[in-house]
Amino acid sequence: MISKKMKYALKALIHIARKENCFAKTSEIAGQAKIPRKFLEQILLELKKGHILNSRQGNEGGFYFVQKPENVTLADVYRLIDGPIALVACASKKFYEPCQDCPNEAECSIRKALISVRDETLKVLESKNIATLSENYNIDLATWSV
Amino acid sequence: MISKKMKYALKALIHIARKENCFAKTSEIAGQAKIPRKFLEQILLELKKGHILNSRQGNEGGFYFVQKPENVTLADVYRLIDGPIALVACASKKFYEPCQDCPNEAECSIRKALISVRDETLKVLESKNIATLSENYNIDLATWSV
DNA sequence: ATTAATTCTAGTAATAAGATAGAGTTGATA
DNA sequence: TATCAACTCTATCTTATTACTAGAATTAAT
Repeated sequence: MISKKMKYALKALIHIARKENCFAKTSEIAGQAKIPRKFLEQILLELKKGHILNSRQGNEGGFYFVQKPENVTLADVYRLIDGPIALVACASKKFYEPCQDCPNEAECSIRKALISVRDETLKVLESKNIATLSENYNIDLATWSV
Repeated sequence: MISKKMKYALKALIHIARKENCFAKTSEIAGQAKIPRKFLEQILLELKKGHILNSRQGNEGGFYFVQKPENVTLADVYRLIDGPIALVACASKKFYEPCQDCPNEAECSIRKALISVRDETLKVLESKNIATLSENYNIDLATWSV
């Protein structure tokens, strides 16, 4: 299950993607998408540190996409906000960690199964990006809640 | 990511599946699979309430499969121990809940994407059962850790 | 200078995960 | 029938994570 933070991140990204060529202010996003303002600030900073957004400080500043929205996939956002996509660390591509004391990882049938799960999940998450989500999205951000 | 409880449940089920025709005692499983004993008791009770295991009380009692291990899939155990397989409740088959205030669930592109994720995940999780896991599993339960 | 935005760090509250405790019930067996 | 060793049930505790809040510092347009 995705976290609320992930939900807020998606709502914010869709909001910013729709603005095009101007800076999106935290307070504006928070108001329209009904996200606690200070919490949203942290999330936007994370998206900036994750090289999805950039920002301009000062009066009339705000957030904007560094990458094109069509290049930001659901998988990218998921990994940044909620972490590993795989169900176990030893089946993860980006957050791999070996199991403690596992004598034979290559033969572990559970790991194999969960690598399949990860691959199928990735196929879907990588095929969806913020641009397609915000275009197909005829739902008012304010009332949408995952 | 699966919980430790889920990992313990799988280890315990594999242990019991390998015993065949005799009762598996909690203390025996806990010792061999290195699971905290009292925590394991709760887990085995949950597996019993979930109609995967049954038990016999009293001296020489223990746990055994109600269903054949080949009929108990990873999806069954996951749902019982860790809950919904879908990433959002509105995309769940068994734990469905509508989003609050969602004006048009049928058209939500995020929901559609996450239903695809769920379906692909389910395909894999439903194709693996405790019998195949314990057979293919040439790993000592004591040293295996997810 | 003023104003309004982001930045940074710390802290708090609520919830869930992980584990423990102990009294009660059951049933084989000696 | 007494005993023992198993499961049963409920309560509690600890730790980690999630969700959120606070406030001072920095930045840059006007």
